[in-house]
Amino acid sequence: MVKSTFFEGDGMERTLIGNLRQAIGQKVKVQGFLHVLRDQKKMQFLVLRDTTGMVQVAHYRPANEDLANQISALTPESALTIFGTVVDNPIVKLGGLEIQLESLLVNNLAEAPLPLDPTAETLPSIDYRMDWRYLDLRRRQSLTLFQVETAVEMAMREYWVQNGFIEIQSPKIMGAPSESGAELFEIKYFEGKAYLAQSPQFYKQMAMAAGFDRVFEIGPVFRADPSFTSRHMTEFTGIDMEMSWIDSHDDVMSFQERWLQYIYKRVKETHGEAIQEYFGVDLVVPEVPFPRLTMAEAYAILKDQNYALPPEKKGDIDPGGERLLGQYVKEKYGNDFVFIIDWPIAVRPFYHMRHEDNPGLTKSFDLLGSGLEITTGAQREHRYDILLRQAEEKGLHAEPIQDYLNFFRYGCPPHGGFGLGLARLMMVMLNLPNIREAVYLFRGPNRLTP
RNA sequence: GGGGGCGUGGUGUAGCGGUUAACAUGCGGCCCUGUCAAGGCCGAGAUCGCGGGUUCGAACCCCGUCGCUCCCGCCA
Repeated sequence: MVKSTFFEGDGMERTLIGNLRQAIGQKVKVQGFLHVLRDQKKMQFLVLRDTTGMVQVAHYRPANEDLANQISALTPESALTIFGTVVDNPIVKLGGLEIQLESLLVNNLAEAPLPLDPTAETLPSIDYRMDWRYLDLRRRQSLTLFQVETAVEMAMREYWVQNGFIEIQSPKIMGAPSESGAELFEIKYFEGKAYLAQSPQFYKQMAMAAGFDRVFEIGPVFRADPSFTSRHMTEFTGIDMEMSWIDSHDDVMSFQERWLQYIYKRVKETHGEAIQEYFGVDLVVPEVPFPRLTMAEAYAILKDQNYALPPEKKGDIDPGGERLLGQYVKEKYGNDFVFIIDWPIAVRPFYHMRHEDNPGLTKSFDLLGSGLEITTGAQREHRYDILLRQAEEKGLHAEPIQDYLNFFRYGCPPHGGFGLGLARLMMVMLNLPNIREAVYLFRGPNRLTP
């Protein structure tokens, strides 16, 4: 980094705006974006913004005409370094303090006008915001979202590590599809071809065969579904975990609900106020256990509410039905979350274990958050013969998945796990209408830039 | 893949058969002894996505097309 050696005050340590209260009376160096400029005849006010807050910087024009002219030439959202003295001033609405400006360094003058104004009250359309995402992300709400997401991931890891989990990183380039049905992105791979992983499913199960007991992974997954909705992406961050020595899928669910409760608890502690301020959401730590509804019960409720399920969808629930169930559970149990359990084999993959006493049903579950599907989980079938038979029943040939099937030939504990969409969890947590807002950069059928 | 909706100054909207196409915000200029989502005045900026049609006349009606968006399917 090139430094101006003759610039007054350079070499000082940066003070974050959030810490200025402790620096009253001191000379400080503050760096950030120019939020607004009020350039008056005698007085000039700059509001500077960094990730910790905003502060007013004042300059009395006649005190330094050169500096005054420099200020007048500034444009909103320019990147600035300012030097000045922090003074307590109860009249200032922004934090009751201000900085008396002494000198100013323009690190990067923003062009005017801005294509997207991060300080504006009205929001451009979602697509336009994606075009200018780096300016859109300067909005305080966006910053908060990613601070919350960081806390979410940290809390996840804390809970996993406390419970003996090992983190894995499975490959995203695969020679064969990991699950049938879902659409795969095919890529050129030297002379042949390969696929982008649409799930770490097989690899996290391999860790069970490897004796890892409990594993988790946070990583990208790819789906070549041309879905045009507010909750689908072609690339997203998958949260996956798998645990051994379970008795049934109920062990997985009871782990997940306590894990989620811990996440909410930690996030509320650290970001509850910011979430209230910038999202208008009073974060509620969910009670455990979450309500559980069997598919049969869910159907009965929907029927009772006069919800018309599409006739051809025997054994599944459509998004409208999920939203209604979410409302129902919220009203009846006061919980935003609900497990829908015991799904018919017709709508579940071959590796889901089936109930001994009812082979038409799987030991599986979905988790709905505010009526949005955020998780699918199950106990897996770990017995080779049965797994092979179930694959064949689903019309799958053993050959392409033989590597996977082999995991279960040399000693493999009973196990289960789940996958959760990180961005969907953020939608539920912060009450967001669109998944595009919940991710750093959105990837969809029509969006590959920036 | 199927269906619905929407494309009007930079942005967000109003107008929905005859308007100098309106408003907000932003931008530029001037004014204002401390402002604080500042305020006041002035100004620039839109052939109303594109193509065709109906009509004396189209931003407005019709057809096509492109783009975006939402819903369904599929899922996380």
